[in-house]
Amino acid sequence: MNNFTKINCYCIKLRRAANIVSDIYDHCLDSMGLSITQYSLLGNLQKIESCSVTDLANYIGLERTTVVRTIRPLFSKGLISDASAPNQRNKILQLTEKGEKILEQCKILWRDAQEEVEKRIGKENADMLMKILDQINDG
Amino acid sequence: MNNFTKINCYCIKLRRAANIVSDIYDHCLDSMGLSITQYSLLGNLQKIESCSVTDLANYIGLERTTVVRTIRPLFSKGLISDASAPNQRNKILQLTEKGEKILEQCKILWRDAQEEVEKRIGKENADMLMKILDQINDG
DNA sequence: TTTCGTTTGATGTATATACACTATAATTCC
DNA sequence: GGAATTATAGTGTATATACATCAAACGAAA
Repeated sequence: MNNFTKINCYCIKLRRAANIVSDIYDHCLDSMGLSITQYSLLGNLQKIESCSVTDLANYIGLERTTVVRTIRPLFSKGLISDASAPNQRNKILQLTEKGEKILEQCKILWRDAQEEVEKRIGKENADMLMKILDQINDG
Repeated sequence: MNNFTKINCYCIKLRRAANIVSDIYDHCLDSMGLSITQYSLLGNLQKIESCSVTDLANYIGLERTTVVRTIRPLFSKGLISDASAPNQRNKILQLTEKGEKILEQCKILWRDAQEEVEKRIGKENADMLMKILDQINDG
C-alpha cells in the first residue's frame, strides 16, 4: 500500500500536520485541563493585557464567534474576567491572578511541545516552517 | 492592536495556515461540488486503483471513520463503487468511469489552488514547506 | 433628539475530524 | 468443525472552527 506516491497537496498535508501537531500540544497541556487554543488565548491576552472579544479574535486570527465559545470555560474557571461596566456592549477581557498563575505553569508544558516539534523536524526546519507559516497567515 | 508580538506557536500557526489554505482549495473546487478532502480521496484512489476503506484511510492518513463518512456522498454521486461480492466484509473501492472523468476536471482546478499557494509564498518556500510537512506527517 | 447604520457579543447550525464502541465477517487455534 | 480472536465497516458523540443571523448598544447624521 505504500509503494504509491501520494498526491502532493499543500492543503491536505497542512491539515494532516496541523492535526498531528495538535495532538502533541494537547497531550502536553492535558494535565492542566486546557486546550492549545485556550492556552493561546490566555497567552495572547497576557500580551495585550486588556481587550474586547473582537480585538482578541482579530489579533489571533480566529473567528469572533469561535473566541466567544472558547473563552466561556476560561470564565467559568476564573482564569479571565470582564472589567467592563454593567450594561455595556464591549467586554474588557483581562487575565485574573489565577489565570496568570495557571498560564505560567502551562508555559512550561507548552515549551515541551515546542521542543518536541523542533526535535522532530530539526531546529533549522522549524525556524523555516515558522517563517513560511507567517507568510501564509499574515501575508 | 498589532504592535504586540504574537506567541510563536507551531501548533496555532499550523492550524491557521491549514484553515486559510483550505479556503483557497475549497473555493477553487467549489464549482465541481467537491471538497478538498473528497478530491484527495478520489485522487489517491485513482493511484491505488482498488482498495478497502481501511487501506485508503491508512494511505492518506485519515481516521477510518472519517473516510467512511467522506466517501458516502461520493457513492451517492456515482463517483466510486464497491466491487466486492455481497455479504462480504471488505469493501473493494474503485473509481467509476464518471469518477475518473470528474476527477480529471477537478485536477485542473486543484492545480490552480496549488499555484495560488506557490504564488503566495514563492516556489522555493513551497517546496521547502512540502518537505517539512512530509517530515511531520510521515516521520 | 430621533433615526439609522455599524459594531459587538451571542446563538444556531454546518463541516472536518477523531475516539469509543458495536456488529458482523474472517481467521486462527484447539 | 466449532470456539475464540481479530479485522472491518459503521454509528454515536465530541471538539475545533466557521458562516449566517440576531439583538442590543453605540455612534453618526439629519
